[in-house]
Amino acid sequence: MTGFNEIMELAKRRGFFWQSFSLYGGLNGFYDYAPLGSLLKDNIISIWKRSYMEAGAVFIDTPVVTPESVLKASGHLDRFADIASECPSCHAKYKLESLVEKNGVHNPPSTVEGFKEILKDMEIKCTACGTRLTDAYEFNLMFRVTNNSETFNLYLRPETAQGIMVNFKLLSNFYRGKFPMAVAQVGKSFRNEISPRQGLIRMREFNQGEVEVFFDPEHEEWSHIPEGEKMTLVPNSGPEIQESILNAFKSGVIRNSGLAYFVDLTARMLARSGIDSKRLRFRQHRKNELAHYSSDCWDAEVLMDEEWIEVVGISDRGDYDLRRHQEFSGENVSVTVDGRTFIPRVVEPAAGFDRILTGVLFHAYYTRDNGNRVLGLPCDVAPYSACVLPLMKKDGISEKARELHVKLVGHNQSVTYDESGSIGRRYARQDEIGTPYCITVDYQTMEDDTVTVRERDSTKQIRMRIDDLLMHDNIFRNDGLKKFVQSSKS
RNA sequence: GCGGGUAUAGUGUAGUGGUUAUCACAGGGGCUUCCCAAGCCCUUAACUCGGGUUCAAAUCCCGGUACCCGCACCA
Repeated sequence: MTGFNEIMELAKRRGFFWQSFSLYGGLNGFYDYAPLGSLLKDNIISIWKRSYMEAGAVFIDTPVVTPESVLKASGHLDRFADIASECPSCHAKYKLESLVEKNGVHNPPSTVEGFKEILKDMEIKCTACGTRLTDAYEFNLMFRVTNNSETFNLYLRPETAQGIMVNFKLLSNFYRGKFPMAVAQVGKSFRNEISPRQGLIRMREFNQGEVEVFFDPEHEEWSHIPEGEKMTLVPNSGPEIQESILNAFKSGVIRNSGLAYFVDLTARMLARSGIDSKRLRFRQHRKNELAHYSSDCWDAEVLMDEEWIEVVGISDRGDYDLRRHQEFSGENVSVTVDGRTFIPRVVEPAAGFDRILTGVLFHAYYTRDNGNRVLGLPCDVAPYSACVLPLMKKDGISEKARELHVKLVGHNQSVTYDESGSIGRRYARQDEIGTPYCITVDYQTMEDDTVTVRERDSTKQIRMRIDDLLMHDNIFRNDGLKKFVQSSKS
């Protein structure tokens, strides 16, 4: 089993990602995407976009900096702030809400004052050392932006979703009032995690892709749910099952067709990105772990280093956000369709790209019998589709190879070039960064304009005409060439 | 945040008070008409940061920062 350290070491050594600001000692919870990681991330985002485009999604881009009023309405200002207490003797810190519930309080208060009352009336003790807790304070998980304005407070957004919610009316016009309407956004979000860990898994600044799907509440059904492959589902009411999405919906395991459709679409998106479906499951939230805006939620979880990590959350947000924005802004956000006036309901698939990328690396990584490391990335996501290699540097072979490299890049391919070291060493280098094809220019090329094309996973080679490689812009980006080389005799 | 541990080239490491700071891999240059990290020659590159003790600190002490393991947290 591939360990976390192995992936982190490879990521740093080969230039996928590394800790930010390490020159100055580093900053906890922040990572840089290095040259290869930034290509890989773009490719994963591109697959994500194309996948949800299937469901008719349109894409927008809204600010990271968000006024307090929006977050007040969305509930983040209140619910995102934990009320905590610190033990006066051993300095252990507690989230008071859960501690107080354990002590038999069924409706914990929502204010600092409320908790102070409880601490005064009840004897709540530090579970570590037994000292009585007395003080309560607020710990906000959002980053406050300091600015010169006295008139309103600004925060960095804790999710990209609100940028879509607050634009609902404008978007609905753009979408010509049709439902369901899917609007998506990719961007950075920020959460002031108490203890960020595990590399890209829990960062303070992270890459999100959220799709808000707005439904007419009287026609919440998604028009078509595909039969689908069997997948692992973990409902909150019973044991894990293997079921196709259509059957899971028909049998009521997944309650509404919008959720069902997007669970399936998300599974396909992850598979295209390189997540192994045997190490993917969908788990339904228990009632007590639902977010404040959510009434039902299925998480896509990916197995990494023997731990299930949430990479996408598909949440039923109902009309919570729009209703709250209507209430707090005073603007009417309802729409009228066929004479009916309503506030739409929302299903939201929310992806964490940094986590998906980490899972993709985990699942792609393997070692050959000779100990060489390989990233078996899908052709669609590999940072480079191909590498052009001159067999020798002399006799004009380098020049010929450079020329081919430029031509391939001109055909919109992500192709690199390497003439340093022995040919075997260069193949191994490309294997380790997941490049699916190596194109070698040799003496025969000088005579007949053919090259060898080596496929990463089989290490097989075929000879092809340069003209054929240049015929289609996407020749390296699908599995056709891969299967062709693998099935060859050489 | 708490408790414990750790911090030396790009990576993995040796180094218990005085070393030109060890070794391997990786990297760069060269030789070999060279197709799977071969070989040979040359070469770049490090003591986490700030204080202190000492004639002398990578080494001992204090603090910061970061990482790892547990606990807590993860809306």
